[in-house]
Amino acid sequence: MPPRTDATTTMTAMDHLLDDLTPPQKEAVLHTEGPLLVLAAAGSGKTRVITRRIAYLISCGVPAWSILALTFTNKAAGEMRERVQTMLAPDGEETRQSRGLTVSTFHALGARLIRRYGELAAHDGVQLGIKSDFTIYTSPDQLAAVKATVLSLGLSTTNWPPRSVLGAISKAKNELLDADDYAMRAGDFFSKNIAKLYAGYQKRLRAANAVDFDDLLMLTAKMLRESKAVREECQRRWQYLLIDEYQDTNHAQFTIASMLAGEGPAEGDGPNVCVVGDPDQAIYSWRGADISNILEFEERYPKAAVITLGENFRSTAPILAAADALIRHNKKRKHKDLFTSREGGEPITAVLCRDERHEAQLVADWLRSHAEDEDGVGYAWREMAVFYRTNALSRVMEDALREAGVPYVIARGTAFFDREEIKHALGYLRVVANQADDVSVGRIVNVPTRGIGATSLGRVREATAEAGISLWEGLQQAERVEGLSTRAVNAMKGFVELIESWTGHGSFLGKEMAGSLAELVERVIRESGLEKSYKHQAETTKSEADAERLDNLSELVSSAAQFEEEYDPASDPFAFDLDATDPGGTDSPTLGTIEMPPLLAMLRAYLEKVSLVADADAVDPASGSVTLMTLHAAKGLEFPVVAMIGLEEGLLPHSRAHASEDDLEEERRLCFVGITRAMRLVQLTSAKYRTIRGMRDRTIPSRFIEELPREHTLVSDQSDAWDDPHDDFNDTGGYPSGSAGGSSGSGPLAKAKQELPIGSRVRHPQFGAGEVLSLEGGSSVRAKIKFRDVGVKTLVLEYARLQRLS
DNA sequence: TTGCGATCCCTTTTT
DNA sequence: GGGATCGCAA
Repeated sequence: MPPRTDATTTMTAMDHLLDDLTPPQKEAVLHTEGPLLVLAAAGSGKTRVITRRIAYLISCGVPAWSILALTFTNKAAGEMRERVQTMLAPDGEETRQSRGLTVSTFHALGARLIRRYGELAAHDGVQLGIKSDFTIYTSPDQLAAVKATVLSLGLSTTNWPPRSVLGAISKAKNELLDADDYAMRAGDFFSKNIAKLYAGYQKRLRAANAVDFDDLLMLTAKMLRESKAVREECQRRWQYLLIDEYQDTNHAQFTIASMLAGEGPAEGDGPNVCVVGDPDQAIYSWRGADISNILEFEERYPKAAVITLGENFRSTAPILAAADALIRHNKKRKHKDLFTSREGGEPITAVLCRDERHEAQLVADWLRSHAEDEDGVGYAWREMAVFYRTNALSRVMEDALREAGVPYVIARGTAFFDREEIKHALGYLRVVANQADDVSVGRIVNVPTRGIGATSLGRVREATAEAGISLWEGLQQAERVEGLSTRAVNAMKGFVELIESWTGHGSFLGKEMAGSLAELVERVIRESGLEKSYKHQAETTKSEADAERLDNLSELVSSAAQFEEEYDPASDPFAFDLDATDPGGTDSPTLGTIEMPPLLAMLRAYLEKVSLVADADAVDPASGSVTLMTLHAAKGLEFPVVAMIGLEEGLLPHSRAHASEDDLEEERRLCFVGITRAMRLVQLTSAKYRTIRGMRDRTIPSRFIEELPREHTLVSDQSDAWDDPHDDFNDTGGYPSGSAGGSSGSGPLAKAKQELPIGSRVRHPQFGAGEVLSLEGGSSVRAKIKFRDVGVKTLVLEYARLQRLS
């Protein structure tokens, strides 16, 4: 029963919200009650519909705090909140209407719900095993914890690589299988061991009062599913649920969404849950995303309305036609018409380059040629983007852009926090916030070196493992650990004292204590000795990289200062008392009862924010630079000018995704996502030779290039127009031209198959003996050959001077 | 205990 | 190409 305001009084505001929408968009905004599935094609104004819908609900009198919108990145969440605010109060002076509106990622929401309701769940008999002041372990921490678990179980990290172990655990968590569930299902040797590792890893996390990314979802789902009190509390608060990028939700997220939505009023069509997505843009199956969530939405809510947004407002007709032709190659797909009423536009260009350096230079030139001139003709740098499948491809591109004087930024939100000096500084801060955090204690206890070496620390580790206490507690009682030198014990005591000088022995009170977060960060950097040691290093090496470390540390202080400035405990939606969900009390929500020293609360909020940053969060449209990012990070964005590099077999589609047809279709969707980000211009490039991890290899152009319609794609081969002195390979060959496929019974391919059948042994003048793995057609026949000494190479038969041995 | 150099291995995408 | 690890010298 949403409270409705008198229609006449808000008519103008509502008109304003609706008047520039297309009929289906309007329908999606107006369908506020009951379940709704919006199938939104790329560029169909999805974000606009979501923000309008929220604004519309609020203007109808629905209290903002009863609306929950879930997005994929923090960036998207922030932008959405901002847009709703501007829409409701264009002059920006009145933001009260949108107070309490929750726009968040699933992970951030999970963190908040667990902190807030963990205790309530416990009263309800649901134990999560962590305290509300838990630490969030990010990837490096997870790996460290897994590694320690592998070793503590007497297994080797060669047979049980932490990455794969973590991958298996993560997969289980996304399917909501806890360690016990997993163990019960484990039949074979491998999964039985994983089950043990899973259990050990969880034990380690809980002992450190830590959760990992997947726990944020799994524990939230568990809490909502098993605790009636928590579930009802949340359902009571959030009457309207919106989920963006629904095609990329995994089982855990699906469960959270279902639990939050509930069943809705008995007499209605179902809960007020609106999901928005596009199966053609599902690119996260490897993270457990389940495309069936979107396909089965109608099954779950039989009375759900379905609205398709097909009209594209973003791209030119040729770009759209090319993207459409590409995605039509996917067989497991519900076709959706993509159309635009726009006319004109440049075709897509596809260029074959010599190698990755040529490619990078060509892209840099292309971007420059479209850059704004003095007369304002052309595009601003910030309107351009370069996409790639793997992060490793960015380096060469960066070099070329730097050389060409093109300003650029890389969308790697985590990059800053991955730096050694930042990890160390944050490690200290995390220990200040949570001394049980063994991974962080282990990371910083001897950084900078203070005489607590691996041997001594190992002794303490053993002793604490036996006693079942944290590493921190072990250091506190170092004198009781056997086999430690007095020197080591003193060093440990000194370390403990250092940390406690910042925490005020846990009280966060007293004269000596830092008053502000920035001050605390600064003190930690200085008093830990980090600053001094990096300064010393910079002075001795005189290298730019070391000077940069110092800059980064001061940037961390600035970031803390900025966070502090923006931090407002009252704006935290979870600080609102949920009893205020009485519609009459919307204007005066009371503060909740989270009690802790303000500085500690702020520190924890800061650390949480820092842990949950995503790469895509680093995209700053205000910067005057070209943006470089992975195709995954590009989801949801748009740019007038888009370059995509590395359109090669093995890269896009990626070689790790060659296993199944499903994987291949996901790669195709990834390519589709890239192309559909573009508004005006698209250039695709591939390199004939590419050096990957130091090995220079002949490549094959991506099949996706061939799948693009020729009437909208200009293909050119410029691989010979590049003279690179470092290049000692010299064969030619280009994109397959003429009739595509080449699978007919005659022609060069058939001839080659006769002369050099698969499996035959050959000798190459340079690479030695090898075996033919496969043959591929085109204007020039290529053979994939596995050489005994140099591995698998793809060679153009015509030039390879192969000698048949068998 | 620390620091350096050789060697080995790996590499998709991310909250 | 580069990060992690290991062995060895100081």
